[in-house]
Amino acid sequence: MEKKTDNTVRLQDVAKKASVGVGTASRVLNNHPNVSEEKRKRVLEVMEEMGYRPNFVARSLKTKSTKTIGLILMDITNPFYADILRGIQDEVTKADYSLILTDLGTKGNHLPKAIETMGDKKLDGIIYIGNQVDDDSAQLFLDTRRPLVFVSTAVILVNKELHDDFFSIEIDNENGAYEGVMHLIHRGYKRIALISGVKGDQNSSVPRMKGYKNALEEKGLHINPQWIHHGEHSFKTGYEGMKGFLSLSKVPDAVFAISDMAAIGAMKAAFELGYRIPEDIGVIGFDGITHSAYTHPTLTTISQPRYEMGTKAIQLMLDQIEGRVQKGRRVLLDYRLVKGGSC
Amino acid sequence: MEKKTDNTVRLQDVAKKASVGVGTASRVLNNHPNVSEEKRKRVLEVMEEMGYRPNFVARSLKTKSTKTIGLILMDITNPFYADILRGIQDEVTKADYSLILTDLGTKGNHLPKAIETMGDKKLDGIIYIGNQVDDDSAQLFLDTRRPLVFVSTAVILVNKELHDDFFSIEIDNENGAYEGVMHLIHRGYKRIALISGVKGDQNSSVPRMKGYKNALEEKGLHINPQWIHHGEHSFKTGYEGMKGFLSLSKVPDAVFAISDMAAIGAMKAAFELGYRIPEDIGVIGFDGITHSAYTHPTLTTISQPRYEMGTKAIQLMLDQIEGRVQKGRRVLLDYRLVKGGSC
DNA sequence: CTGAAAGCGCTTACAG
DNA sequence: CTGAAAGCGCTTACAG
Repeated sequence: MEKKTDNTVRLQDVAKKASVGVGTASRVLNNHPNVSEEKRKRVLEVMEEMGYRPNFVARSLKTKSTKTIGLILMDITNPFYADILRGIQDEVTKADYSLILTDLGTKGNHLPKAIETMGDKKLDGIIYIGNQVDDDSAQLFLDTRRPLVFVSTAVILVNKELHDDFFSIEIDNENGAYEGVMHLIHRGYKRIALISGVKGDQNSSVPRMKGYKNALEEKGLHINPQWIHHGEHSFKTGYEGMKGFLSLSKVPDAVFAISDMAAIGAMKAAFELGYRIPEDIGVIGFDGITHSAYTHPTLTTISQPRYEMGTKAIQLMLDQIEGRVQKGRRVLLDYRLVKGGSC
Repeated sequence: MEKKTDNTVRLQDVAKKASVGVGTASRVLNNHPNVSEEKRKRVLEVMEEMGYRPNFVARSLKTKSTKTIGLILMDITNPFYADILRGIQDEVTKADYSLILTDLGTKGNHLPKAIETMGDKKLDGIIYIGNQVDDDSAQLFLDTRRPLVFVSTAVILVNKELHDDFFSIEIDNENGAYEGVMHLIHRGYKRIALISGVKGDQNSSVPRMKGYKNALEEKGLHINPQWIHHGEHSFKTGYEGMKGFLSLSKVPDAVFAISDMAAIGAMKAAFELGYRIPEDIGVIGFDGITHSAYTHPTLTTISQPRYEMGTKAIQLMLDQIEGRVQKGRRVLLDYRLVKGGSC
């Protein structure tokens, strides 16, 4: 109790050297008001002199706050997520928190383990960006008994009671898709194919396909099941989807891809087969990643406010941690049609 | 001491209910051998029944191991880093550790703060991927007194004494660049420009430029200062660099970009100005990000083993944490020329 | 094999 | 304003 284990200097050591109680030393460390100027100064000096650094683990055990937020996401390799992460990072840094990241990978396994670990490590909150969350996962999230924020994620619950507990940040995916396809139609395209994500994913595939169909139906255009390709938000999916479309007897004249990654893969496939974009086939993407401005031609896309989604996520998280909000809230941010040269 | 603060169940609660000492409960939790089968079974049952979850913070305070590794990197938005992160993540998950991520952003500020925080939070080790590390940063890293691994990072120290303490993972940047440029030369290009990174960065710019110059000199080709553009590893840098080259009175016939991001930006610029690739101008990149396979034409590039750099980084980290290695080690991984259609 | 006790490094009422 | 003490939830010698 009096001898240091290694050369780590503890608050206790500082207190002794400054001839004050450890409580007083703690008070100056935490900027508590009731400390005499004289002792405060003395303690500060000794801290500086001894190179004292507070032990966060010890503090966390007592205060039950780790100043650390967990982030679980699908695939950091997709710039869409990376951009959101940038927003999260900047805001987290500003608030003096740390970030524990778990990248599930495209397969998305390990989710239960990831949630539990974040609970066990007493993170102050968890942000999730990924596949739709079902009742089982939702329950695991709730079991951690920590503030939660879902970004760009559909929370699909059979048990509606749970709804009130969730905070989420999204855009209006259905209308975004609708607007994108409408744009194609206004440009004169009539045979419009769809490159979607995982089939049935309420997150992006379902609402965006709905927007796609709404637009086509409204304009009386044909919805051809052969012109719908499912996959991931990846180059590969787009590439394969487009190759498939262009090998059909009845070829589409435009493609709406629900991710820019897929749109870029689709463009590649079209070029390889000698098609011109936008003359022979139009392409429109979704997300608005930086990359979309560096294809040739530039990709037209429905841009999501990725960075802002990240900053808002942390703000919503801090609102909860600091007790400024009670029940769940769903924040809807604006998307935006960015016109490029691809359609 | 006997009453629970909230509804969290502690080891103490488990012990009482199972009528054993808390020490015994701890022993079964940690799979220590010397526990009677009977008590072990009883404790396990009670844990299950009460939904006990160990508190990592408390455990960490005692064991001085947080089972958490810190990762500091430059720009998660660059797929090169994201790919390394994937390797790190998979290996970290396998070893049952967590990852605290700090994305510095392209500016790279906050480094001192990031290092200190990771030390204060008692992370078990720190991995750094970023700009070159100078004596000051190196000292901060050492002050944390934790295992360190530097990935794709030049550690430039005036104080050579420090060298032995560092573990790093790199490729041979100079030879990689040399090979890339040689490839251009063999393809018949003679007026070869360079799009580099931050000027003077020992990390990538300096060694890769050296390789570039070595190749040109060996073949007796002219090194034109006007054909060297500095910037970042970004689309924008490549785009601006190429625009600049193509506005010169003496235009290069090929460009070596020291990142794929820049190479892609360069291709975009060339296309916009009506140049054909590879006929009018050849392009070769560096890194081998997935993206390079989805440009049209496909980008020829010097591919780095990104995923493996990540897994190796964690292995080297665990070697240190678990005391299997003593002094620093520099691991050199293989790069590889991936031939596309861009030159 | 097992329980009681000390201790990891802090913070926070509590009594002065 | 201040110090001594208790306690955060674990682990780990220690003595039996």
